[in-house]
Amino acid sequence: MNTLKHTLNQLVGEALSIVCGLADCDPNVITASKPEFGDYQSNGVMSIAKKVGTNPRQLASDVVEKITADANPLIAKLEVAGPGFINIHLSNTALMQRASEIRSDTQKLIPTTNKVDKIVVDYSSPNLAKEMHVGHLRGTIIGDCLARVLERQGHEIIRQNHVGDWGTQFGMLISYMRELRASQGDLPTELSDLESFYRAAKERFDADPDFADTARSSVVKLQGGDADHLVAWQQFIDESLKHCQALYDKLNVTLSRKDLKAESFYNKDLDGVVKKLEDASLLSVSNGARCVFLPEFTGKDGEPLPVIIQKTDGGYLYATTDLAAVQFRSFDLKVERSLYVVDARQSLHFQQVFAVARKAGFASENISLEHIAYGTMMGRDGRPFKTRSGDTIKLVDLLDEAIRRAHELVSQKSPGLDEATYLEIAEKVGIAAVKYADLSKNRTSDYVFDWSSMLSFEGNTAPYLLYAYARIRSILRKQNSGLESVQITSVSESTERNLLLKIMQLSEVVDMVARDCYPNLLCNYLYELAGLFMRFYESCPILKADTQLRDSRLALSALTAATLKQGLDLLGIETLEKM
RNA sequence: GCGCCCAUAGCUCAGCUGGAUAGAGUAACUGGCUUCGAACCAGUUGGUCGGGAGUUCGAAUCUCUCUGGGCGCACCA
Repeated sequence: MNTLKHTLNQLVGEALSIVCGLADCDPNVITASKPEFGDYQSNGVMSIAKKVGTNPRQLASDVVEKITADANPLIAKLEVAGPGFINIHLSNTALMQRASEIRSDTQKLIPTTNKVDKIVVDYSSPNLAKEMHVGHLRGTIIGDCLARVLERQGHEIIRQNHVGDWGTQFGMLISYMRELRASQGDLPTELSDLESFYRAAKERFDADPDFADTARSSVVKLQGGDADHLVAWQQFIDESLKHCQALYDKLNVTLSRKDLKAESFYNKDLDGVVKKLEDASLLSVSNGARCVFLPEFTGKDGEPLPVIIQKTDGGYLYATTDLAAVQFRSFDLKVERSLYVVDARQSLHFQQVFAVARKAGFASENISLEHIAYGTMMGRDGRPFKTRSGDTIKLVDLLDEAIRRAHELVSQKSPGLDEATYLEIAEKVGIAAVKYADLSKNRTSDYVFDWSSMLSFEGNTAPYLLYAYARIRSILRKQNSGLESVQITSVSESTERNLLLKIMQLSEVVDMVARDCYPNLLCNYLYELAGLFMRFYESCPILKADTQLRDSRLALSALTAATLKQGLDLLGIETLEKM
């Protein structure tokens, strides 16, 4: 089943083409900007009229006449308005017809795609040297949402967690670990707090030149494959991954160990990357480093800007690894799209990597490489969190605080439940609030981290959506016999009709999110959906209505619940029966 | 210096490929629980869409320019 928007675009587009004589006219049908304009509006007539040199209102009314003559059952009424808009009013019967199809199988709320793509979604990708902080939240949940959305559409999704496990810091960490292990046995207990472990190692590194030397030689030994160092490294990585996994589980993020493709995974390919660049005559030596210079990139003072492939000391850099990753995704995984959900500050890096990859043949021609950039989460001072000075907030602390506040609230709002229930509700509500606070913002803008907005439970927040869902479930529990076969037979109240139309539009929003990768569109949609339900709930008695009307409203409520649940699931937010 | 991103109500933010009178939340004030869950609903107040110019039937949206922020620009990732 096509979306309403898609169907209308086809319908109006064909009529428009016939009437004006131009092939493939875009009628530009969008949801109506105001209720008095109907359900949808076509904005495309004016520009087409301009193109063919006719009066836009005349053209619009010709189109209306043409469509009316064909008597499409979906359309109740068409009107020409303003300078040449066509306002589209849908037929109630058709809406209810569609609704009953979906009622029989709510999976139809989001139709599966007829062109299945294989898609890599690269997200989260923390540096394993340190513990995840609040700045890691965005990429992790935006990426997870996109993966869920695309997967739900039927695409074949390959999640890739490109964790940093191979940088210079690991020499320092391993050295420190070996030092502690010598004095206190196998796994140092300090490792349980990665953050302070890192800080202690760093202090040691800065304070003691001998230690710094040991650390530097550790890197060389590690990368040279020294068995003892590899063991220590592996232990450290395992420990760090446990921290990450605990957070993913807590956040209800779908990443697991099998999605790991660490930096170190590409080690074996790096020599080949250099070789390939050499063969393509793209490599040149500058100040001792091997670089690729592309004319379209210049740096300070108009100097050509290099992509450094190999350092003077022979070490590789992240551009090298990223090229290997492009190659792996393009030729081994053979994907159509590769999404990089990474901080916007790395835009230039990705532009360069993508350009080099195209030029040198690391990317096949048909792969779409997309940097899904997101804005930086700033500290109170309006500047990005400084990871080096460590004045960040741990992600786990944010989540715990959210859960604590949710617990306080739920025990106050819903007295009489047992402690285990409170804990379950608090966990889900708290985590949902944090995720939604971030997902509901346009991903491209920077924003200042703020406890109160992150942990708000009122207004446009996850608890509002969860509350709407819980309300519906509460009603359905009171009247739960044989609802499956009950259909929506009334949309005569405007709140009923608005709600039903909104439900039909989930798939349109999902299409947009899949195409443009903006999860906040889905948040906006769900908030509006929940709002429409709240209004319907206030103005239309459900359980007290006469039998037929009651059943229709129960069916509408049940369909709303299904829509909310599926939408929230795409955001990675779990629903609750009670809260 | 060059490049990318941003500037919308007191605060936090939406605004879909340019569409009709720019919307929410929050804060403030008012009203609504003996009636399906008040984490809710209804209402009031709140705007020169940073300034200016241009493109056109139409601009918060596109172009230019100025101002003010953020970020990036050689061996960290």
